[in-house]
Amino acid sequence: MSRLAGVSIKTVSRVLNREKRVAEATRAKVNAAVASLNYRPNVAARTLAGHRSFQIALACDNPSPYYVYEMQSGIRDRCQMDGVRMIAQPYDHDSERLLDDIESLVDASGVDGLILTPPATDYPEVLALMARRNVRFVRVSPGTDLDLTASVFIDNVGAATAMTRHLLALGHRRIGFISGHASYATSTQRLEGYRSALDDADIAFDPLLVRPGDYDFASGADATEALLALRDPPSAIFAANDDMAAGALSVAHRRGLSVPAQLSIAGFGDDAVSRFVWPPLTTIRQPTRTLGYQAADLLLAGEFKIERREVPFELVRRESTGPLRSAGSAAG
Amino acid sequence: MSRLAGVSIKTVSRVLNREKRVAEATRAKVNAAVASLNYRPNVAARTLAGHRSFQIALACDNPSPYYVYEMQSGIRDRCQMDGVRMIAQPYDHDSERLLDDIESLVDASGVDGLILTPPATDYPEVLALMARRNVRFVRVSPGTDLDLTASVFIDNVGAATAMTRHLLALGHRRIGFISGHASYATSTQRLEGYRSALDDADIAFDPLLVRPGDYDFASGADATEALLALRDPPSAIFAANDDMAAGALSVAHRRGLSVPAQLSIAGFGDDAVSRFVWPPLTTIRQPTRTLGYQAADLLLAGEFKIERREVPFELVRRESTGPLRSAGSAAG
DNA sequence: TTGTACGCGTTATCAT
DNA sequence: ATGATAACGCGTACAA
Repeated sequence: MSRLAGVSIKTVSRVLNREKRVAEATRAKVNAAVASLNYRPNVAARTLAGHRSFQIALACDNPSPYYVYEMQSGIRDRCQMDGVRMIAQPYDHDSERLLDDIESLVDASGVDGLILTPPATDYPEVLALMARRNVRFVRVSPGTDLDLTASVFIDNVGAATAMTRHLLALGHRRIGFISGHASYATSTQRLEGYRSALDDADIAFDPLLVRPGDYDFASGADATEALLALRDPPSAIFAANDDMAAGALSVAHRRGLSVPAQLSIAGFGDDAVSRFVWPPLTTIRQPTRTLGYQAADLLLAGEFKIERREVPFELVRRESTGPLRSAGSAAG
Repeated sequence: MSRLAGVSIKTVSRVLNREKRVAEATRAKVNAAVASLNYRPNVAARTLAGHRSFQIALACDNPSPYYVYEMQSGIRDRCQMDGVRMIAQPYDHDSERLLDDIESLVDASGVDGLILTPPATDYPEVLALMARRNVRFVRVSPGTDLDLTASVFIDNVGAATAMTRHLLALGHRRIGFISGHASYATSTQRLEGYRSALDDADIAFDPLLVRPGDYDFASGADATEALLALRDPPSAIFAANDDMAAGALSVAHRRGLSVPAQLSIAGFGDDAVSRFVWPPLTTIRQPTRTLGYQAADLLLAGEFKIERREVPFELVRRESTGPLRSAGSAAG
């Protein structure tokens, strides 16, 4: 017991929990004792006795490592401020275990809060769970039941509309769209933005120009092959995320298409992938790290209320980047 | 208490902990009760009473999101088998907080084990901490004090030697090397392999051909600019990781150099980045996910002993991939 | 094979 | 402002 060091008994608890009613003198003594003994309160005991675990969980399943990395980084940044730990709880989007994992996170681990990313954010069973539980939940980019939990998001529809308008402004009339997996609301929203921009421009929607993907590189490549194989192929391709855009790009290269001279490619993501492929892609920059930070902040900051926080996106233009012509001439 | 459901008292504990001496009948009854009540033992209570927390931590700081993602995935796969959770504990490699974080992970959170990745694996203070603690530690790719803790690794020296030999066999005589940050033992080891192969081929080591990087895209690009600016530039560049190789590639593109016709680029990583840049790069495939899995396995499987596990690497050749010529001719 | 009593280290409640 | 005491929910040791 740190009582030996200090002079008071478990007033230590008050000090450590930064409670109001403590004399400045006692507080100092306790703090000194804590420092000298390198004392660290046991988390398990605090969890058992109190009602907080000093842990939050991130239930995340996304094919893009960058997304996961940035999301975790943002959450970490916020957690560090409160001395809270993050449990990383990956899940397979088709796994039966998800619900069980979440429940045991709440029941057994007693986490103070849970952050969910798509597609689980919109699973009916998960929504039902959240509805009957009295736990802090924050959903990132949810698609349905927006008032059920707190959430952070960007305007996916607006972002996709902006990008599509941008491509239209460049003169493109046939724009291919590679969607994400249908279970991701973000994918649906981005497709909606795409359609909306076409509508505004009075361009007929051609279902052939929309190909399903899986938010990963390979599916982006496959979808692009399909789009380029069309009788009347698109002059631009807008992928619902950067990994798929990178896949699209690889196909362009493989086929010897100059980008963007012969084929424009646009992406959507946190601008890591889009920046380091060649040529760097025009993309919608989604500040994933900020999404994570804000999600954690909703969980940790004071009173918890069901609040919706929108984070701004940015359209990053990179058309000016030279086409591969220079590379070609050098090679030829 | 689930006593109401079952008939016995806290023999439940025995059942849940899969102890030997329990009658098959009682076990069945208890299990039924557990299932019907959806009972989940409280982790905090178990941690407090017992001596396990059912949590392990991954202290990881790596500039490559793919590395982190794959590492976590491997650990997750193994943890899932034992119902153990993973705490993701990122750190800044220059942070004073690291030691404090690790200690509180052990003292306060009472994790059952800790997995460390470079560069923290070789920090003297961290090593000292591990030496005086009686906790399960596993280091991934450590560089020093190999007998201090259990570890998993690939033969970095051998891998770099193999790649360098490969480049030599292709006819290259001036091979640039982009190292990682000096605090990463893996970087030093890979450089050593590079030098070793040169020695074997009786090629004088030219310090100008070695440029420091930071294991990230930007530093790879910078180092490449420097290498190409040399009076006698290299015909091939071997980067100590794939992110830097991608950076090198971007410079080649920007300068209109055909890859690999005019400049060969080789990488080192888990083959995600190297596969989706253009052209896909020859690389040393390090099975990062396997490293994570094995690290977790060392922690969780039975008796813990200080064991060293080596995982095989693979040299993935991709020179046959066409140069950019086709793209160029199409563009021109 | 199963049940009982105690303790893990902290917070919460109530006195003081 | 501070101290005593009872939980918190489970393992462990020992008894039955």
